[in-house]
Formats: sequence, C-alpha cells, structure tokens
Amino acid sequence: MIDQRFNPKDHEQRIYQRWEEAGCFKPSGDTSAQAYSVMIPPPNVTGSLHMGHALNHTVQDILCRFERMRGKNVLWQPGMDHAGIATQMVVERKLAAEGNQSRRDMGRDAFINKVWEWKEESGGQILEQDKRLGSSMDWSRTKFTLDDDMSEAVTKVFVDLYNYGLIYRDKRLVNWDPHFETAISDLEVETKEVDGHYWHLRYPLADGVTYEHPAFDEEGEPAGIETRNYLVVATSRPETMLGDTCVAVHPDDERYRGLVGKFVDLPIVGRRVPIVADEYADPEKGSGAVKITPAHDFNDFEVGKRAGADVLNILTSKAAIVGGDEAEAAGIPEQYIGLDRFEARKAIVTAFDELGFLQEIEKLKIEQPVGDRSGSVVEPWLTDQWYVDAATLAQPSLEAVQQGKTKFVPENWDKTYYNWMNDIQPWCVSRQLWWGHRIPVWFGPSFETFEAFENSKREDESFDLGVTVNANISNTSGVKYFVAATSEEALAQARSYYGDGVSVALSENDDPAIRFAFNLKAGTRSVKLLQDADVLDTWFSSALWPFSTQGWPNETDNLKAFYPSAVLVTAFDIIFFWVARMMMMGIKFMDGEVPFKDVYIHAIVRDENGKKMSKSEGNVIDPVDLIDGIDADALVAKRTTGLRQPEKAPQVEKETRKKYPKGFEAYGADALRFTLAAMATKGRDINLAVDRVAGYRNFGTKLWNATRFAQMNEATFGQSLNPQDLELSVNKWIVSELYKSTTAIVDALEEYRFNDAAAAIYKFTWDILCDWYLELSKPVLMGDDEAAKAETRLTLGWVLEQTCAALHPFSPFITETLWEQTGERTDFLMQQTWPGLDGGWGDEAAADEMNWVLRTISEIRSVRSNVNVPASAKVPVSLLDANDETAKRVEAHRDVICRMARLDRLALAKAAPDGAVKTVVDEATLVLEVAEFIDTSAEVERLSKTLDKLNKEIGGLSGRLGNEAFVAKAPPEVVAEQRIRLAELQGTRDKLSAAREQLSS
RNA sequence: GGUCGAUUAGCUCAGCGGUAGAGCACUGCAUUGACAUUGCAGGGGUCACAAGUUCGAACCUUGUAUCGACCA
Repeated sequence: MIDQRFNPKDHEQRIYQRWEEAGCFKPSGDTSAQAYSVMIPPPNVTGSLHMGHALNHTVQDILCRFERMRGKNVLWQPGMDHAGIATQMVVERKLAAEGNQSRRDMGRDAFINKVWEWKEESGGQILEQDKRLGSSMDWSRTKFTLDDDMSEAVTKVFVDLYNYGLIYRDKRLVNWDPHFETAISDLEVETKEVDGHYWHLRYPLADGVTYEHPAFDEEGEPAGIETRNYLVVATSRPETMLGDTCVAVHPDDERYRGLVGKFVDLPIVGRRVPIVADEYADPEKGSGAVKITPAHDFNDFEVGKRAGADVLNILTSKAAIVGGDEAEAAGIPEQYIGLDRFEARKAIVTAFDELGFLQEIEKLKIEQPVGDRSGSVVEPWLTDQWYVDAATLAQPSLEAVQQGKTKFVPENWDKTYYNWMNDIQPWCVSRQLWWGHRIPVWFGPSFETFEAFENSKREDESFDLGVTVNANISNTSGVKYFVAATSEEALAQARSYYGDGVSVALSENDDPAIRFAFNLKAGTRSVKLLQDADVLDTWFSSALWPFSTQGWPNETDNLKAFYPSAVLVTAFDIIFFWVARMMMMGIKFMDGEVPFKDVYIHAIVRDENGKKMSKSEGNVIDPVDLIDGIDADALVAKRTTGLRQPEKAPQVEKETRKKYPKGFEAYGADALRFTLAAMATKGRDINLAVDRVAGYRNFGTKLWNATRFAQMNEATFGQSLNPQDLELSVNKWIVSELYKSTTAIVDALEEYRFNDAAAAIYKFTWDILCDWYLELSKPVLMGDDEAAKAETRLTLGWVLEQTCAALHPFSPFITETLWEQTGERTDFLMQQTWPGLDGGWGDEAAADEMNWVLRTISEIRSVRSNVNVPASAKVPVSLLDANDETAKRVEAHRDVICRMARLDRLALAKAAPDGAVKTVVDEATLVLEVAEFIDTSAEVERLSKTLDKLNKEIGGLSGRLGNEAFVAKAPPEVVAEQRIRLAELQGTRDKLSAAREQLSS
C-alpha cells in the first residue's frame, strides 16, 4: 500500500536520479523513428532559475516527454550561454568585492582565467535547478557557447560571412556604453522616460547679423516683434555644444529664413559654425532651431553629413570630456577637460548663465537611452566596429516564414517578426570586452600604408611605427584585415599579401599596436600582425545554436537527425535578439534549411497583480521555493534584499506577509509544472497566483488517493486490457472516456494548447474518474459477483495506469512514483507508450447508458438539495412513463443509483403518490416520495422557477425556428438540432407543469 | 508618432459565429473506510461602449474609451 500522502521531497530527487542513471533522457537512437528535437534557449551561465525559465522549460519538457511516449527519437538539447557582458560584470564585481586587482590591472589572460574559475565554481546553477523541475534534457550533451567546438563554429561563420561580404568593418556612430566601455547593439539599448530639462541657449549671431523674431510677454502672449542678434537652441544635453558644428533650422520656417547661410559664434569654444536648412529641424519643437553635434547624436550625424559639417569628438570612452588633440580641435577650454559628462553639463549651463546666454530652463520628460545591462546612459560614439549585413541575411529569413517553412504559434507574432526584419539595421557584432569569442581578425598595415611610410622615411635607416587599432581610437584607416580561422592562416594570408621581401609575425601579447618596420641598411622589412582585441556579441554565437550544438561544421549524424529542430520555445522578448538571428544564420549555413519548424511563443510570467517579477521590486516568486516551500520570514528576507529602492523594504515586507502569511507550502515540482501548463494559454501574460499551485497540488493528491482506493480494493496493475472483452457498461464507459480524453490531449498538444491539454487530463481524472467511476465501481467491488469484480479490478488498475501515463508529461514525479509503487516494474512510466496510440476505442451504447445513470443521479441529488431533504435521509423514488430501455437501465443500475443518490428504493410505477416531488429525465418522470420533508409552497416555487427558465429558452428557440430566414439559411444540422432540443424542453416543461398543477390543487 | 494586443463571474483567466465556461473566492448541506489537500448542491455575467455585416455576434468589420507591450 502506498503512503497516505505523496510527499514530493521523498520522491522527486530520488526518481530524477533513477531516470538519469537509466539513461531515460537520451535519444532512443532509433533512426527508423521520427526524430524530434528541441534546443533549449541557453540560459546565461550567470542565471538562476526564474519563473520564466520554469514555464519555458516545463513547456519543452511536456513536449519532449509526450513525444518520447509517442515513440519518437527525442533530443532535448541542454546548454548555457557565456553571456559576455553579464558574466564579465558578475566576475568584475566579485573581484572588486574581494579586494582584487581590477580587470585592466590584472590583464586579459589572467582575468579570463578568473572568469573560467568562477564558471566552474558557481556558473550554471540553473541547470541543477532544472533537475528539480524535472527537465528531461540529455545532460551528457550539455553545451557551453564558449566550448572549443562551439568556438570553432563561431569562427568559421565569421570568416565565411566576411568572405561572402556579409561582415564588414565600418566607421559609424554606435551605441556606446560608457560603463562597460563597449559598443552595444541597438537591441541592447532601452529607452527610458525620465524627468529632464530642455535648456534654451542663446547662440550669438556672427558678423553683426540681426533678424526679426516674434516676441512674447511674461505671460507668454504674443507681443509684437523684436530684433534679435542671437539664435535660441533648445537641448537636453547642453554639454554636447562643445562639439557643435552647425545649427539647423527648417527650410520653411519663416522666422529663420534669412539666417540660413549665416553663422553663429559658438560660445565657450569660440567656433564659427554655419546655420543650415534641414528638414530635421522641427519648427514646432523648442525654438525651432536645433544645435547639431554630429559626433554624439544619430540624427545630428545625418544632418551634419548632409550639411558637410565637421565631426568633432568631445567624449572619451568613459564619457568624460576629451583632452589632447581632440580638445584642441574642438577648442575646448582647459577647465572642462576630463570632466564627467554630467559635471560638464552643469559647468556649461553655468557658463551660459554667466554669459547671459541662458534663456530658459524647461522641465519635461525626456527619452533617455540606457544600456540594458549597465543601466548607464548610452552615448552615440563614432568608432570602427564589425557589422553584419543583417538586411541581406534577413531576406531569406523573411521569406521562410512567409512561405510557412517556419510557423509562429500564436501566428500573430509573425507580424512582429516581419516588422523587425523589414526594417533591420546593420548588426554591430564587436564588443570591447574580454569574455567571449575573440574576433578572428588580424590587423596589419595595408600595403599602401606600408609603402607610403617607407617612402616618406627613406632617409631613416630604420623606422618603427605603431598604429593602434583599439576601437577606442577611431582611426583604423590604412589597415589591412586578415580574417582567418587561426593565426597560422592569418600569417599565411599576410605573407602572400606582403610578398617575399617582408617577414611577418604575430605581435606580442597585450601590445595594442600594429607594428611594421623596415631597415634600409639590412634590407629587411617586417610586419607584426595584431589580433583584434575585441570579442563578438554573445548573440552571434547563440544564433548558431541549432547547428553548432550538433557538431557543425562537421557533417555529424546528430546534425542529420536533429536539424532542423521541431520547435523553438521562447518568450516574445527575444524574437529579435535570438529567433530572427537563428533564422538568418541557420538558413545561410544549413543550405537554406530553417532551424526550426515551429516557434512557440509563450507568455511572460508576472506576479498575480500583473507586474513583472523583479528582484529589484521585491515581488519575485522563485520556482524552487514553490517546490520546496519557504516560510514567511525567509521569503521576506529574500524579497527585501537587492531592492532598487531599499527604503521600500517595509512596504515589501508588509505586502508579502499579508499575501503569504505562512510563506509557501512545499507544493512540489508537479504542482508547479501543472499550474504553468494550465496557464500557458496563447495570451501575452501569465499572472501567477500561488492559490492555483495549491489547487493543482491537491489534484495530485486526488490521483494519489484514487490509487490508494484502487489498492485497497485489490485493483490489478501491470495487466493488459482489451476493451473488446469488457462486459460491464461502467467499465466500457470509463475506457471510452479515457480515450476521448487522451485524444483531446493529443490534439491540444499538437497545437501547443497546453492549457486545454492540462484541462482535459484534470477533468478526466477528477470529474470523471474520481467523482464518478470510482463511486460507480464501489457496488461492484464490494459485491459478490466475482466475474464483475475481477473485470472491474482489472479496469480500475489499467485506467489508473493509463491516466498516470497521460498525466506524466505534465506531472512526471507523482505519476512515476505511482507507477513504481503499484507493481513489480522493470521499466519506467516515462518509457511507456502513450495511451490510445493505436487508435482509441469507444462504445456509444455504453456511453449513452452511463450518461443516463449520471443524469439520473445528478437530477435526484439536485432536487433533494433544492427541497432540503436531509443528506442522511434515504428516500424512495419511482419512475413514471419509463420506456423499455429505461426500465432495463433501472434494473442494471438500481444499486448504484440508490447508493449514490441515497435512495432506499427505485421502482417503476404507474402513478405518483401524494406529496411527491417530481422531476424529469428524458421521457420519464422521477418521483421522489419525500412528503414528510417538503413544504408544498416552496416546492411550487421551485418548480415555477425551473419552468420560467424553461419557458424563456423555449421562447427563444421557437422564435428562432419560426423565423423563415433562419430555417432557410442556417445549416440544416443546426436547425435539426434546435428542433430536437425544443421538443425535449417542451416535453420536460409539460411534465413539470403538470406536476405543479397537481401540487397546487 | 508607428505596430501589436487587451477589456468576459468578486479575483485570475479560457472560449473567438449556433444553449456563456474553469480555477480560486462565496453560500447551504455532508464527517467512521480513497481523499477535508474532501464530497454533494447552489448563487453570481446587458461578454467595455456604439454602429454595421449575418437567419444568428462575446466571437467578424468599423469607430470610441480605457489599459498594456514593443518599435521610433
């Protein structure tokens, strides 16, 4: 006999270990079977399991377990992402906290070693947590995006794309994160609305020019015209004026028409800059004149280009004001050099104020771009970076979705994908970080550069020139790129490029410069190649995940079997980051074949109020806490650490204690998984309510207890059952119902309707199996018809096993435990065949018969309750007007009806005794002889209420059927159906109304 | 500003042309033997609003309002 309760802690980890040891997670390797593969979205190595992962992984695990049971050769590929910025940040913080040298002091190699050490010690805890969830990934194949074989794939893709002309180096404004001192892609920039200011600055006109401008009085009312010798520009970033190289006004703006072509004398720096006409200037916004800083604003860059204006850089990589040559070029006074941008802002505003050039400070909301990892304000900055020609790669990826080669589920996400793909910008893939795939490019001087220097330095006997190519310095012109998988290949390319007279070698570690030299006397020329210091965007390697994990570029069996994958499961927030890029790379490198056939986009898990779960908001529900339980104090402690606003801790505590006064119980992984599946609808958000987890834990308990009941009644487990051999209607019926439910689950899962699948197994288990079948079987199991008993024991055991099988993908632990503990098992439930795979089985006659039994019992119970017959009272019931079939059914099921409806007698009769309560089931009238309990007037009232409802519905139906247009135009089956229903309702109405007549007389 | 989406029972959400559903919460009744992590019965909804299409609209179309997400 199984325990009284299922205690998840006693079984989950034990069962998981058994599965893993038995190799249950590995692909069957049966190549005759259909392959089914799912690649996990590799979580960050720094990550820990949050609710989003839990949903994501539950969905994948349900699919994988289901398809395994359907006999497919299933691979669920695990792995992790090295997560460049995130990881580097974590390790840098840790080093700082431990009082270590900074990354730059330590040097590149030493730092990377530290990161690897950290990774081995603390990275990847999410994968361990995944085991708690029951994820059936094949751990023996776990990949890490920085593994050697993965890096090989990354390098090859980079080199090939370069050779196809799809990767190029370009000098453009890039989003620069001054905190990490790296470029980031457009996608890594978030726009935040913050309180800011518009400073209205006066730029004096040069050469004594004046113009007429509408004037306003102190209330802002128009007050004629005034003569101005200055132009007002409004800016949220006054410090950038140091780099202004023109001022733009709209060509149609009457106010400034006469000023186009004139100049302003830029205060502080004393530069004379032109006033140009450009449609970018919005007459409605601010003063209508806009200062243009081409080096520090994307729009200004374009305006500057159109106007032929200079580009003056004024910021360092840390977003401080530049010094040196650049300061000189921009005319930046000494006192500003080295100031942080926000300090510089104050200083510039003060300076304008002192000069009398600060006209107004306007408070308003401004849109501020911030780095998604650092949270610091991103600066557009002019640098040389590597770009992927995304637009070219996007085209076939767009077409693949349009042609249905890859389908989005729900399908409306394809619009999001199209919008992005149609407007895709070059993808900046180089990052000025250390943790990542080193870009496989070596720099040397271009041949022309070399010769030009050589010629200009002829008189020197020897010459040694360094050209730094660090991206921080924005000049790499005159550089030749050797793009190669290995340094040997790069050297070979260089030797062939420079010719025999030049000796080529690699530069020493950490030398930040390309070096080349010649020596006339000795007749030697030499070049030292410098490998690009940068690494690739993390998403570059994730984009290759579907094939790089399977051994590409080698043509492996895995690649053949498991590419393309069946489905990619993810949330919508990484459609751009990841899905789109996998499509591009997959199609490009896998002969046009898409990386996955379906993309299932699931919702984002929020807290029960619909807020995004966030550690900094203190509203996180940790999946493992729902599995293992957590007391209120520990939960509060967890939620009040790491708050964005620590002063909110008392409020967070109050809310947490109010909502979860006892913390969370240990609901177990099954309950959590089932909840997530039940809530995985095709909507956008899931608001996770802990109550529901409790409810689905109860569901597990229900099944557990049903099994205990079966054991107590000597149900037989581990036997096969042929539905054709069944004799009893009740057994035929439950098997039919089982197959109906498993079919519904299959249909739902094939369409990714996880909520419908979960609802189907829930309803079958609880409402049909437990509430009805178990009760219906009791008279048989406790009776003395040995044949019927044996058949019912067999059916009961078998149906429970099949139920466990159908529930297994959702709730693997409790079902596997039940399987293990109800028989001598030589294998696992997770290896069993899905119920009804060879086609279901149904028995309509048995279903009709049992449905009549169910209706009859329900009807009697309902009447009893309505007229307040005490639950303990056993009442006699007779049936009037029963036809032959009903009479037979009464004979067959009298015992069970009496038991379940609490009757002391059920008999056919010709007339009703006085004071009886009547109700109708089909053609027959049920007469409850409960005169002693009822109050006639209450009963008349009850009947009247029922009759009102009936009449209303009958009215609606007959009205519809009386409508010629309906009869003529609606589908015949609908008309027929409604006619039948009308007839039924009328029959019932007539009988009940007769019953009422009788009572009232 | 553009795009996508939401508005259904007290709450969280399904349903998306043919009798308004689930879970939780609520009400009444039930307590020896599967299960109180329970059973039985029940109350509760002009499906945001307006117009249109249709024999028929929660569902399709258009508009309005409110809320949200993403992209500028």
